Amino acid sequence: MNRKAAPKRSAAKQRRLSPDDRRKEFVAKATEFFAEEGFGGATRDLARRLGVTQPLLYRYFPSKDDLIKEVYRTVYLEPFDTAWDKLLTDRSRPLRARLCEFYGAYTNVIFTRKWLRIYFYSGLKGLDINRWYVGMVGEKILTRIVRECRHQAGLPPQSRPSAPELEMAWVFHSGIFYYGVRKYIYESPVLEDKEQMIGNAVDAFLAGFEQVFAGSAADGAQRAPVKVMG
Amino acid sequence: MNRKAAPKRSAAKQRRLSPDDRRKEFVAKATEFFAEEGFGGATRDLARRLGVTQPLLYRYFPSKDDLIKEVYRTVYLEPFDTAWDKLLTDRSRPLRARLCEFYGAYTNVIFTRKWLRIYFYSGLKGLDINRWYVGMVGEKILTRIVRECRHQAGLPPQSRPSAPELEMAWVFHSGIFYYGVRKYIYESPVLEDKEQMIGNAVDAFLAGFEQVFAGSAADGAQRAPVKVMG
DNA sequence: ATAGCTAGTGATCAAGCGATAAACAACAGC
DNA sequence: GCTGTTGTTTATCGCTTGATCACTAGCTAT
Repeated sequence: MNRKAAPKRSAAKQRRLSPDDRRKEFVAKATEFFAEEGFGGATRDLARRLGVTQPLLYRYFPSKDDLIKEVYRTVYLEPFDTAWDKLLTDRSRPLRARLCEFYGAYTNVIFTRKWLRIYFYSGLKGLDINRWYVGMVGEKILTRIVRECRHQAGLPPQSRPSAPELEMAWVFHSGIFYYGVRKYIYESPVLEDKEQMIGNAVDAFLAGFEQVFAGSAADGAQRAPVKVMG
Repeated sequence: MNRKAAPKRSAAKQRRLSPDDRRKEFVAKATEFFAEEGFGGATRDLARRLGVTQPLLYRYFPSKDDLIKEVYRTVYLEPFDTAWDKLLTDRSRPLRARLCEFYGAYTNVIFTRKWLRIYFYSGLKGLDINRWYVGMVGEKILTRIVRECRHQAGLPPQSRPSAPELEMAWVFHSGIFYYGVRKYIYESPVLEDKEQMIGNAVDAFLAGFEQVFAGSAADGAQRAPVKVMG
């Protein structure tokens, strides 16, 4: 029953891919297609891009919406089998290095035109999967980052970060995230050196976190009274 | 024959607005409509929402695209007659206060569901007006912020900020911006106190800027060698 | 080869789209 | 009142959309 990689025959006009490969090819190209055109893109245009006729899509997917759902699934779930958790919580390494490495790896995955555009299209649609993703970032990533920051700042451990702490992590995270948006969606010029951008953002975040939540102000001249309570 | 609800001169059913008011009403409601539905929204649905018939739209706008262009214009240009320039560069006040006040005012304008959604829809379309806006933020806002930061840090003045400086300002700005995205597009829970979020972001930015570009590290334990050159 | 299954195609449908033109209704000036 | 002008609707056109169905072409097992 293994039929994959069998379609030798004519080099120019080979058709009849294995059903599974065909399906994967459809989803992959549909992802690129919808990333560019938005989900309003026509199935006929997608089919043309695939080199097949439009009704064929309906042999593999019951409806356009079902195809779109599979696109979501691959885009959102595919990249997350990595071991980022352990990376962030490995206290044998300096926190700054951990954050830099984590965001280097994280942005390597999501900083693509395809990913970012699908992300925003689905976000504007108010889709559940987008909400799920945002929630996951907060719980799986930012909550841990705050915990590590508190540890480094010598603050007592908490089961959950306070709202202002989490918000500060969000602002930090979003600042980095938006670098990709500017580069791949707005196609606006950005600092070429991504690692430097991350390094500086991490420095600012760590310095700011300590200053705001641990009160280790060096100057004290210009700061306003810290408003920490949540 | 049957036309809905007897359009005689009943008091409740006044029509015939002044042409100019009609037009403005159309653009205003179209903005809300397209903000929700995206620019793929049907003109018939928009007309229904306006309480008029669809062909009437074409008396006021030559085409759907022309209507959309007017929507862009009002959304992008309307809010910018304020005196934010002077606010940012008024060196008689502490920089922290200026930044907090500026971002308070700025976010008061753009942190609406309507504005943010139109912004992203046009951004995904790759529209010129969106590029123009991003460029304006960089030149009119962030360039000045960097200049003020350099001044406060005791660094010599420059005609234009370096790429890393500008990038750091972008990351800062984007972090604040994304607070609105999370709140009004993702409708995700955020820190209720916007002013506090801004204050903390400003603190982190100012501390980070000095640390990275002026080298005023207080601890020196965990920092990596600063990579400043652009 | 050939029978049988299935990937793939051509033709087509019903609904919805943006847009147009002609008929109608409201108002202004006389 | 009447009449010309203009805002508004009814009816409709041409096109595109997602989806379906009958049919053809290609592969596998016998």
